[in-house]
Parts: sequence; C-alpha cells; structure tokens
Amino acid sequence: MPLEIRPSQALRLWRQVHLDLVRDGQADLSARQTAILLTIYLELPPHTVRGLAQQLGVTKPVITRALDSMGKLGLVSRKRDDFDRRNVVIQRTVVGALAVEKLADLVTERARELGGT
Amino acid sequence: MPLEIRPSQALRLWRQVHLDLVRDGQADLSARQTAILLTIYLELPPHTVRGLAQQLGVTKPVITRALDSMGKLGLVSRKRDDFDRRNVVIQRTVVGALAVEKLADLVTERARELGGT
DNA sequence: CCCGATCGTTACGGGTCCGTATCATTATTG
DNA sequence: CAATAATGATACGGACCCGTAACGATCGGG
Repeated sequence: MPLEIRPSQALRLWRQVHLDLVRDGQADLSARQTAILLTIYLELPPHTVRGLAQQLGVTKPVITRALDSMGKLGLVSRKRDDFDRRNVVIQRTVVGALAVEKLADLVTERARELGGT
Repeated sequence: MPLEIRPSQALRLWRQVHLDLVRDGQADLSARQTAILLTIYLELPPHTVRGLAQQLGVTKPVITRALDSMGKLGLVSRKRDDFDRRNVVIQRTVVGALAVEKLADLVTERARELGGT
C-alpha cells in the first residue's frame, strides 16, 4: 500500500513542516537527534547506545551526547541493564511520546493541506 | 486534492528520510537552513534577508549566517539589488537546485516504500 | 582468577551556531 | 542638504556539537 506523493508535494510538505518547527522554537532537535528520537519510539525495544550508533552510522559519543541533551528535555531516559551491567537501555518517556505524537499530527495536518500541484 | 497520510505513516516517513540524510552525511543543513533553502527554491522571488527573517520568525543575523554557510556549499548566492542598493537578492544556483531535487526524490521514494500500517 | 574484549562515558581541541548589540551603506523625508 | 529610517553585515560572549582518543566498569574465556 504505497503512499503516492509527487516530488513537488514532497518539497512543499518538507518546507512547511520545517517552517512550523522553526517558528514554534521546537527546532531544538538536529537531524541526528530527530532520527534517534524516532528510532527509539518507532522501533522495537530494547535500544542501546551501540545499536543506535550502528543504525545511524555514527560513533557512540554522538549517541551519548544526543541522549544527554534529549534527556535534559525529558524526551528519553536511560537505565542500566541489570542482566549485563555494561549496557544502558534507552527508555521512552511521557514527554517524548507526546512530542512524537505532536510531530506526527503536524506532518499529517500539513500533508492534508497540500493542494494539487 | 489533499494528501492522505496516517500519523504512523508520517512518523515512519519522517524517520526514514532523516536516517537517510544522517547516513549520507548530507545532514549539514539544520532545520532552519532547510526551511530557508526550500523557501528560496519554492517561493516566488525576489528573496531578501529581511523577508526570509520575517517568514521564519527569526532575526536577521540568523539569515545572514545561514546564507554564509549555504553560500560556501554553493547552494545559494547573493547579489546587491541595483534598484535599492541596501537590499540583497538571494539567488538560486545549479548546485542548490540539484540538492533540492535530490531531497524531493528521497522523500518521494521513501513515501512510496511505506507499508500499510 | 586474570586478561582481553565490550560497553558507555568522558576529555580535548576545533568548529558552528545562537541572540544581542552595533556598524556601514543606502534611501527617504522634511 | 541634513536628519532619520531601513537594510544587511559584523563583533562578541556563550552554548552546543563533532571526531578522535582515551577511560572506568563489566563480562567472559582459558
């Protein structure tokens, strides 16, 4: 069940959502942080620093720092894995779930407003 | 002719495109820069620093710096307005047009791959 | 038990971006 | 022609992020 969208529609959607994010001051998240956040909330747990680093094709410190800043915003939280205390399990939060849901609504709404071009 | 997309589809599309951008190292553009670039290439010229600042709801130095960095990447160029030499007209470039087109194809392709959920 | 491997974090030097305030240049108005 | 307004650029201090290289903590095999 593919989603049909024309290149010009894709661009207008992309622009409008980014405009909304910038105007709302909500743009605190970089592209990397966005990818990390959505991976945590869309993919099946458990999520680890190493796993995320591999999926994104970046180094581990990038993930650690992103989790630091997103943790400050309350978007995610971390917990030691009791079965292997070297691991850290990244957990979802209520705040993060709300932010993701809000983004979903934003994209959906802007897509609905797309005209025929 | 609205574009029908479910919130879960929107999120998966958003995640997948961001993943691609991060993995390609193409993520040099912040959310603000993306909004600026797409505004320049989608909206009718002429574009000025002040006009872009108003549209994005940011200060003028933000636009100036974004144009600096995007100019280094060849994505846009600047030219003095001969009719009002206080103004600077932002112009499109071949490199920028190609980058925008590439982004459009990426979003379109990832949308096409979206499954039913 | 000990040594190597693995995990996440931290340190460091460098780069980029931000917001505020200020500047030089040009246009407009009285 | 002088004074004011408007435009874009710049200076500055601070914050954030990057990549590489190290580090401490923990696990597992011999």
